[in-house]
Amino acid sequence: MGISEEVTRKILDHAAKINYTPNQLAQSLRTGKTNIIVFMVEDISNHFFAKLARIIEVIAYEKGYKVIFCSNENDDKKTVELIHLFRDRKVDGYIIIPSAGVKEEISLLRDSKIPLVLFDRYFPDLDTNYVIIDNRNAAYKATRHVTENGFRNIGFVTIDVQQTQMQDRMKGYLEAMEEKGLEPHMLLLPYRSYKTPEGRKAIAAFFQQNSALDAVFFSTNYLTLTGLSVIKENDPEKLRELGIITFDDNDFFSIQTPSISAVAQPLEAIGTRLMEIMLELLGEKGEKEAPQETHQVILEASLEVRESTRAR
Amino acid sequence: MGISEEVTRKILDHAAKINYTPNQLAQSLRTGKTNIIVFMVEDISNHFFAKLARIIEVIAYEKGYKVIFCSNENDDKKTVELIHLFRDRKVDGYIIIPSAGVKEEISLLRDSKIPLVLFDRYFPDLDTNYVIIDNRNAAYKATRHVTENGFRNIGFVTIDVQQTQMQDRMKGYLEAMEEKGLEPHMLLLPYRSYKTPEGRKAIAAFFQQNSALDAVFFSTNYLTLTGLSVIKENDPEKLRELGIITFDDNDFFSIQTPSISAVAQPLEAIGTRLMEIMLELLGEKGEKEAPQETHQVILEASLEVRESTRAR
DNA sequence: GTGAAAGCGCTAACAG
DNA sequence: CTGTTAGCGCTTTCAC
Repeated sequence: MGISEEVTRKILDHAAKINYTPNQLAQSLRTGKTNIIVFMVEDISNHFFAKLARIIEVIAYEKGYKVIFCSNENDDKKTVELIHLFRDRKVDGYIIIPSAGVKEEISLLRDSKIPLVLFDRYFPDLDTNYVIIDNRNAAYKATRHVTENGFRNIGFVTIDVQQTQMQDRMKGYLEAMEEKGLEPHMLLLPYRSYKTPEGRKAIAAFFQQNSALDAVFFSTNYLTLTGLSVIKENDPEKLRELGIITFDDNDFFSIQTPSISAVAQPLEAIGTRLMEIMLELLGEKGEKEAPQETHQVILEASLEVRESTRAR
Repeated sequence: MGISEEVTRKILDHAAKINYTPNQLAQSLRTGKTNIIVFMVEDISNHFFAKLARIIEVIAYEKGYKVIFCSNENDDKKTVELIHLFRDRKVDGYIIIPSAGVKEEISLLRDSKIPLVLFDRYFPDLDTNYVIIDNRNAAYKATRHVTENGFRNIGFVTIDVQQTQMQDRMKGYLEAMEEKGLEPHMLLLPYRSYKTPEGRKAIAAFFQQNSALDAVFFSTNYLTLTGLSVIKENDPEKLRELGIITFDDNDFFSIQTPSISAVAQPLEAIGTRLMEIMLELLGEKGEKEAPQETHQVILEASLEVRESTRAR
C-alpha cells in the first residue's frame, strides 16, 4: 500500500517519544495475563526461603515471569488475605507454603484452575501439586548417623505444630531411636517461642533436666541458632562435647568450630522442580483441557557430615 | 427512594456471588495507582537484604501497600531492565540499591516524579532521596577498636568496586590506620570473585604473603564467610589467634567460637526511615506541588564487640 | 492484507 | 443524591 509516508511518520513519531512502552496494566486487563508468579513463604528473611526465592527468581525471569515474594508468617489469616489480594490482582500462578489451617482456601484456589504448587508441606487428603522432601527419611538417616557414631542419649528439639514436615521429621527421629533401642528425649516448643526468653529458658531447662544427653538434633534452622546460642551462654564447653546435628544447612555451619553436621535440603532441585511444574501449568492453560494429573514430587535431602557428630 | 426492592435484590445478588471482589487491575488502570512498591536489592538471598526486606514488607502491608522484591545482581543492565519493567507496570514507588552505572536512569526516574528512595549507596552529585549509613565512620571506629586492643598488622579485605559504601569503608580503615601510624594491608578482590576458587586462592595468598597479620577486617558479610572458610581450611588454629572483625552482623557470629565482632547496620532504623520517606512521597503526590526537598538520611552503625577482637 | 470498533472492569464526571 | 456514560490503554474481532 502507499502508506509508506504515513509509516515513516509513525516511525518518526515513535522515535520522537522514543521512550514509549506499552502499559502492562492495560495489557494485562485485556489479556488476563500478568506474567507474575507469587512465591509465598513463612518468612522471606529465613535463610532457606531466601535462598530458594533467589533460585525461583532467576528461573522465572529467564522465562519472562516476575516473582512477588511475601511472608505469610505461618498465619492462616494472613495467608488467606494474601491469596485474595493476589487473586484480585490476577497473578498467573502461586507457589505457596501453606499454613496449617488453610486447606479450604487452597482447595478453592486449586478448583479455580489457576496454576498452584505447594511446597515444604502439603495436605495429605487434598490432591494438589506439591514439591516436598522426604522429611521422615532424612531425619531417620540423620539420627542413625548419630547413633552409629556412638551417641546414645540423643535429644530432639522441635516445634509443636501439626505441619506434615515437622511431624515427619519427628517420626524419622523416633523410628531410628526405637530401632536402636534408645530412649527418645524430645522438647516440643510452641511455634514462635524460639525468639522469646521463654523459648530460651525452655531449651536451657531441657538440657539441665536431661543432663545425660550426649547429642542433640534440632529440627529446623532457627531452632539451631537459638539452641546453640543458649548452650554457648550457659555452658560454652558443651558446644565441643555435645554431638550436634540440624535440619537445614547454612554456610556458617562449615566455619563453626566444631563445624556442624546438617541435613541439607536440595535447594536447586526444589526450585527447579517447582518452576518446571509451574511453567508447565502456565503453558497448559491455553490448551485443551486435558484431564491433567497433579504433580507430587518428593525429593531426598542429603546428609552433610561434619565435625559435630564425629565419633568421640 | 422506593428502590428498596431493587436494593434488596442487589444485595442478594451480591450474596449469591458472595465472592465478588473488584478487579484490582482494572482499578489500577483507571486510577493509576497500584499500591505496589518495588524493593530492589543486589541479592535477596543475602542476609542483610533479606532481613531488611522483611522489615519493609511488614510496614508496607500495614499501610496497604504490597512489596515486590527483586535482585539486580549489582548489574547495570539488569537494573535498567527491572526499572523499565516496573515502570510499565505503573508501580507506585521505588526503593533501590543502584548499581554503579545507572546514574542516568535513576536521574530520569527521579525526574518522572515517581517516589524514589535509594539506599545503601548513592550518587554524590545527584540530588535524590536516600538512606545510608556512615560507612566511613563505622569502619573507622571498628578499626580503631581493633588497634586499641593491641593489634598492629590489620589486613583489610574488600571488593574492588567504585560504590560509595565500599569506598567509604576503605577510607575509614585507612584513616584509622594512618592515625595510629600503622601500615595498611589491603586485598581488593574483583566483585563476584568471593564465590569462585580464584577468590579463595587470592584470599589464601593474601594471608600467606602477609604472614605478620595479626588481625583482619572483612568489609562485607559475604567476604567474611569466604574468608573464614579459607582460613579454616588452610590453618584452623589461626581462627582463634587472628583478630577478626567484619562489616554486617549476623546471628551466627554470636555462636562462633570465638564469637565474631561486627559492625551492625541498624536494620530496623534503615527500614523504618526508608518507608517513612516513601510513604510521605506517596501521600504527597496528590497534593499541591510543594517544592519538596529531598531527604538524605545518614544513620550510624553500631559496633558489636565480641571475642574475636579481645585484647590478647 | 489494513483499519475501525468493541470491550476487558473499573471510576470519574456528568446529567437528571 | 442516584443513574448513566465516557474512557484508562490495550488486544481482539470484525468488516473491508
